[in-house]
Amino acid sequence: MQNHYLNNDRILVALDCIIFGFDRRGLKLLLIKRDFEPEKGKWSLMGGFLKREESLDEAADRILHQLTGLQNVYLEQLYGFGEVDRDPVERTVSIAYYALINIREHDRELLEQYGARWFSVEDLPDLIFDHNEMVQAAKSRLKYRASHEPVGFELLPEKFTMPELQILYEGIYETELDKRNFRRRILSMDVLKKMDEKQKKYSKKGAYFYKFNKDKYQAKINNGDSLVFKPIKL
Amino acid sequence: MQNHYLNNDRILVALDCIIFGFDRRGLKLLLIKRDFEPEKGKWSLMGGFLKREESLDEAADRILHQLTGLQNVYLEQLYGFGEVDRDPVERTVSIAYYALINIREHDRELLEQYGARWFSVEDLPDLIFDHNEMVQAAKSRLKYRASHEPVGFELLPEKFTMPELQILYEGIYETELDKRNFRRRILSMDVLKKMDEKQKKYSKKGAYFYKFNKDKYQAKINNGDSLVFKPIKL
DNA sequence: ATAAAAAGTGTATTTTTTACCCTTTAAATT
DNA sequence: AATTTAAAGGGTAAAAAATACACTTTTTAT
Repeated sequence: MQNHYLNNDRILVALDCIIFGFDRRGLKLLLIKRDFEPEKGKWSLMGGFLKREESLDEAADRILHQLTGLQNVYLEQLYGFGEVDRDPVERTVSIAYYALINIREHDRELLEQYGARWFSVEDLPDLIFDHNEMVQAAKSRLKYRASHEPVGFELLPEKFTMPELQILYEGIYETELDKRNFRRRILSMDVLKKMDEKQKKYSKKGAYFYKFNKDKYQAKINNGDSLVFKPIKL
Repeated sequence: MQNHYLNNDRILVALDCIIFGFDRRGLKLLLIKRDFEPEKGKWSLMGGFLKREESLDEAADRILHQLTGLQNVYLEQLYGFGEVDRDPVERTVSIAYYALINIREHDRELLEQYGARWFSVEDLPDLIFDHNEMVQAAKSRLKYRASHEPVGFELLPEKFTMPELQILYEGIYETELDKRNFRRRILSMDVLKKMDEKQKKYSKKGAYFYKFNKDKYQAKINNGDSLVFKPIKL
């Protein structure tokens, strides 16, 4: 009992990233085709191993950057997965992170290099190891987070329309929402700025663009207001 | 790039337990006086290292058992703490767990052996490393969990009174609650069974005992009911 | 007999949530 | 030029949930 650190096991610490994106059809997940054994050829989350000289957050950042070319995006630790046999090669503990990215901004070339593809969250392939479980956990964390904080905007371009925002929330909550109630509720929080410009690409009438006013949101939070982004049942 | 596992760092994985208890004066935390360097003599969470042949959950169980003698108690993974310098001796990732235990049932001898003491959560000493941060995270997780699931009863003996339950929720939410609204809300969930017996120890009139009916609760959940244990503002 | 200390109880008001459909706009088609 | 079409946009009433609030009951101790 001299040195309490000495006789303990050193273990591989992995990081796996659940990467969410959104296009106006729904919520998406970025997966890669694993190109080494075991489970070569199967779909998998983007992952890597923790290095001795980096923190968990830094490692997750690095791994996300490797695949998407993106940095400084929303990234939150999800859960530590630690079943003894979760990786058949060697005892590995994996800390899962999930990321919210603007789907239009990632590096398409990198994606091809890694054999990556976007999948609709409603129609995912079977994944390696415990990655299915990780995705489930990420989906439910995202629901929780989105109902308390304005993380939805991380998935959208700077300018977005109400119909787009609604489709996003419907994707996150896996439920349909009433248009009028949704608009009222979102607008009543008074953190969106309506632009003069309209998006004419997707409808004849065109939908007004909005921007999220982060400063105003922060001011309200600092003021003690508790803004809730809960969905509204249809 | 032959073996993707080979050239990675193996790292110490620690587990730290935030152990909550409750007596009718408020919410408590179990801390131990660290008896080895570094930081010998300072207060600390109960911790230990992950062994190669056990899962994270199993390790947390083991460590909790070491200190309290308890097994099969409520134990939930909280967060992975992974700053490079969090432990000055060696790079260590710590997965924090929090436990909810019935304060009357733990092994007092073990506690003495470890130099452990119960502290009121409102009046905690400064802890080693990042343990203060862990405690903060546990407090806020407990708030969340208690407002969605009946975890409060894990902290109480089988039979408890309304005033006790209210004090417990007030401790968890760090707010005062209105007696009438609290009772109405809790009873309206229809998962408590009122006993004929009264607790006469703490008041002249005596308060009726209640039991949590876990089966009835499960039946409701399976039925799709969403019972919420949210507090009521005063 | 009386005082003291905590348990127990009901109602009215306000706020929040929900349900529900017709009009507007402008591009595309005839 | 008139008509069709497809999506955007807007308001109200009813129901449900949350809140504020104060006196009575019970029993032990004096």
